[in-house]
Amino acid sequence: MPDPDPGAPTPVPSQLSAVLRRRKRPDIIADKVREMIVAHRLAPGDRVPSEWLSPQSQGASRGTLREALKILEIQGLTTSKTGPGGGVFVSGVGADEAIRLLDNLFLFHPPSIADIYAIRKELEPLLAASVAGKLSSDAFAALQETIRLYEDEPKTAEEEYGQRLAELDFHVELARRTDNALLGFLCTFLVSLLRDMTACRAIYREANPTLRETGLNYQIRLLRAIKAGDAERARQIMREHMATAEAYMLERAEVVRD
Amino acid sequence: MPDPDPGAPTPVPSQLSAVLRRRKRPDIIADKVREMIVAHRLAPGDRVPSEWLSPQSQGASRGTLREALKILEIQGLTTSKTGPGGGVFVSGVGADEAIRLLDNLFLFHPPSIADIYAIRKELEPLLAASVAGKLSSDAFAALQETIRLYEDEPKTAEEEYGQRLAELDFHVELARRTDNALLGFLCTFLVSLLRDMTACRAIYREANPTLRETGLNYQIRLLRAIKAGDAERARQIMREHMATAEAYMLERAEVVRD
DNA sequence: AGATATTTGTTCGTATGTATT
DNA sequence: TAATACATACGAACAAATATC
Repeated sequence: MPDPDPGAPTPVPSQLSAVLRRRKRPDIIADKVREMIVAHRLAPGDRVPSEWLSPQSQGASRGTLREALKILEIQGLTTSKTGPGGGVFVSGVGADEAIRLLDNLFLFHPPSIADIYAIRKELEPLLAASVAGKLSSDAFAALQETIRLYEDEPKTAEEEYGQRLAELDFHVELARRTDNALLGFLCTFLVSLLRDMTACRAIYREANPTLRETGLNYQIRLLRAIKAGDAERARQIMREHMATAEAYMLERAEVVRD
Repeated sequence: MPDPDPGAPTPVPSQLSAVLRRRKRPDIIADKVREMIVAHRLAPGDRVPSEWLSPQSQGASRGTLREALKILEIQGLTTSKTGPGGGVFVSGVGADEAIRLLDNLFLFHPPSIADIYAIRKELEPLLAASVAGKLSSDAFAALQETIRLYEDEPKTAEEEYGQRLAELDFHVELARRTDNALLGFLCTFLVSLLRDMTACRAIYREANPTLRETGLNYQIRLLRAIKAGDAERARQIMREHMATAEAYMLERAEVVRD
């Protein structure tokens, strides 16, 4: 199937006028390659046949193909390795990379704390319920480890801030364990929004012993419920946790704004 | 500007995860330009100074700069225009573009119908409540128009399929109108997952007059509640709508699998 | 309307870097 | 260490698009 016309230098495809309207050549090629990848059932780790990205088979120059490759790479679908046996490989897309792609979305109109918590109040309880009774022992170990990072009273503002991030990590850790990967991704995304929000960073720097205490309390109770496999109780605890956290964040946001 | 925020003790405390991939030159340049854009408070529509992408200022060739530009463009942060007065411009990232970036995320491990509906059951009612009493008259016109597309009995399988997509569009239209842009984005994303799922496509092709009838019924009642500004009723109607839709999809998925 | 200037888009040839054997 | 296979980077030239005169 490669090389239908070796003599011609750059045989411009006849479909050129049809599709080239707004979308540019590299985009089209990238889509074509992506379709080939799914059509051939290539899995992460598999090598992408170099013919698919060769000037002969696509009728485009190396530079253009390189841009097409760049698109796939940025979208996280492929990685390239140098050296012999190197080339282009399919790579599974991790949640973290995907979230980075969304960074630009709310760059100019960031969601409010209220917006984020309105959604977290719905999804985090669902998350808690979804993992109830389903966590392995090393999952518990990881969660306990995260909690340990903030079970001591913080001494400095830096420690305060670090502990708040660790509290968020608790939720990320939970999200990592759910069977519902989609739910896990969304919850992680919401946490990363909070983490990056400047308004939150200001709030997180403030000392608040009571909030830390109650938060710790919630999470310990939550772990107990999860271990017991009591989905409804886990859901309810998380619901309360979110409600108090939201109330606090909104109240502080009011104050910090001034 | 490698020194953006002198007041902050921890500029970027915990990167979400260690990125394993070696950062290449275009990636670095792209990041630098992105930082410049936010540091200079450039808004969508503003022109990106050409110096920022000139070989002289970055010490890279035009090809490399072009790749960096490609990255920003793929991420949806910029668009380019040719001609005099043209150049690179900051562009707000639309929800649709952002969703396309996520296409690859669940390419190899697509979420199940159950996973998606578990989340939709939480978020769509929230969406319905959030727009109650807040829709303009032309928002209603658009929603009515969408409903009109499936108020007649479908004649062919194609029509059947088209109507199902229109039903999904109803939710997208709703998502477009909420004040909570984050919620709108997530709901749109979930719909697009359903739309692209092959399992769903198979189900959508089946004729099911009763489901269409009840769905239509729900959406008319929903519009009434929204117009009346009754958030709780809107939430409840959507809750029921999602529950029945989920039940149907899960049941059909069982059958279609065989 | 048409020529022109400006800016992005595409291509080729070549050189360099890097990891494997 | 050397040979290799592959990605990455550079620069010059050309093509296409588009606003202005």
